[in-house]
Amino acid sequence: MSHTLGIRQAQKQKTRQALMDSALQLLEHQSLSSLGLREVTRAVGVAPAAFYRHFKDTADLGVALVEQALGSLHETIRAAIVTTGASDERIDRAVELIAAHVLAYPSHVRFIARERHGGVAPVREAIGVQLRRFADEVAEALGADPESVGWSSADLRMLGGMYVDHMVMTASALLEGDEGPVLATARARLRLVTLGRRHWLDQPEP
Amino acid sequence: MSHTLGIRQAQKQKTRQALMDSALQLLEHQSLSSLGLREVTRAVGVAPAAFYRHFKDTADLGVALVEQALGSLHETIRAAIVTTGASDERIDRAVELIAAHVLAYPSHVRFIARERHGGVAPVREAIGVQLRRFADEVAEALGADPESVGWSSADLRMLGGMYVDHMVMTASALLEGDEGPVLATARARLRLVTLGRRHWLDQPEP
DNA sequence: TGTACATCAGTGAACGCGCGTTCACTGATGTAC
DNA sequence: TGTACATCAGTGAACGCGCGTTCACTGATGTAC
Repeated sequence: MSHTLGIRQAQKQKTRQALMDSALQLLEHQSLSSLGLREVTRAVGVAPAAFYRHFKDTADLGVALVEQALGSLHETIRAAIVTTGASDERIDRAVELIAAHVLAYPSHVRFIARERHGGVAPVREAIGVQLRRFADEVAEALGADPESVGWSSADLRMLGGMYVDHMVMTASALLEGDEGPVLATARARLRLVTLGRRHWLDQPEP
Repeated sequence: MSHTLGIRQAQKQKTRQALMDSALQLLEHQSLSSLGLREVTRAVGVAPAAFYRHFKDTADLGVALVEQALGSLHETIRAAIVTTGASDERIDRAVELIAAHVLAYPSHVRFIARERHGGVAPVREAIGVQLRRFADEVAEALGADPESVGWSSADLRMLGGMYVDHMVMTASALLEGDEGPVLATARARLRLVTLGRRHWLDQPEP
């Protein structure tokens, strides 16, 4: 059974999404902690008071943006996880996926990079929770790889976090720098990590 | 010949430093882009207009804070560079230096982590320029190491950037998480990078 | 050392402005019968 | 299908408040002689 939203609900969703879209655009040149509620409603073309029908305050809107932005990143991460092939090919493919993600959702990437350590606690915490989940997810996928025999779960978690952090850093670097050099560095870093991974168990840990 | 500041100059420096100190404190719970000039002068106990004797605006103050915060980090990086010993010992020592730095200058670390991707362009750029310089400096030191024979300067630069980024990430992670696990992960990550470095030239690059 | 003038860090009052929040409202949409 | 009432997303006016910036000022410090 398909569920059709009523006209009223549909319109409300539309306004809510417009508020989020406008906010994301305004956040290109400022931080969430300085984003004004009136600024957002003005950009959408609704009365300031309408904001309260959707969000408690701008921090609340920020948390909603985190869900949206990390939802799209989650898809990209899952796509990177399921790639197969030689390690060089997997590296190339992963970096391509990141580049495509930044091209498709630049404002999402900027928002996450900016607010990850930003001044709005609930938003910062929401980002932290989700990125830790992504790291766990990557760690779990790595654990299923034959190359990970003998790895402790703590070490897999460390490696997963490394990949996720690398992904976020590369994505945000792409927003500021030229694509060519940034991607070359990203590939080299991934190669370095891959080499380290391959030799991780060469000598037993103390 | 020693140079003594006049009373007037000394007092001016003192007020300037007080403005910077208060700003840094206020920035613990917000971003620079939402920091108010009146807020800062109120915390110091001077008239709002006095602010203009020292800074053009809060962005200008932010740039001054970058110099101060990255000055202290620069010292820690130089200390990490000159350590000697087996790689495990160097890793332990580097992580200890980071932990000590965060303990000594938590607000500097928070400021850099927050504004590195923050909403104030001149500040973001000042941080970027300096961190790139640090990466070059680390790359140069790595180049002088016998283990780096055969490395291209681009790859050394990549590795230097990796260490600097790792340092900043670890420092900011220490502000939020428990020291024990954060340091353990930081050490593991450094070990992984060190292993990758050791095997970087195992098979020639294409 | 003393005097007369210049400098300038910090003052305090004033300004216009946009902010977040509240409130009673309107009118389209939804629901019950 | 039609009617009567309920819901509720969005309105528009109002509020008090703190903001950044300006300005002529003051009085301690600095300088020239």
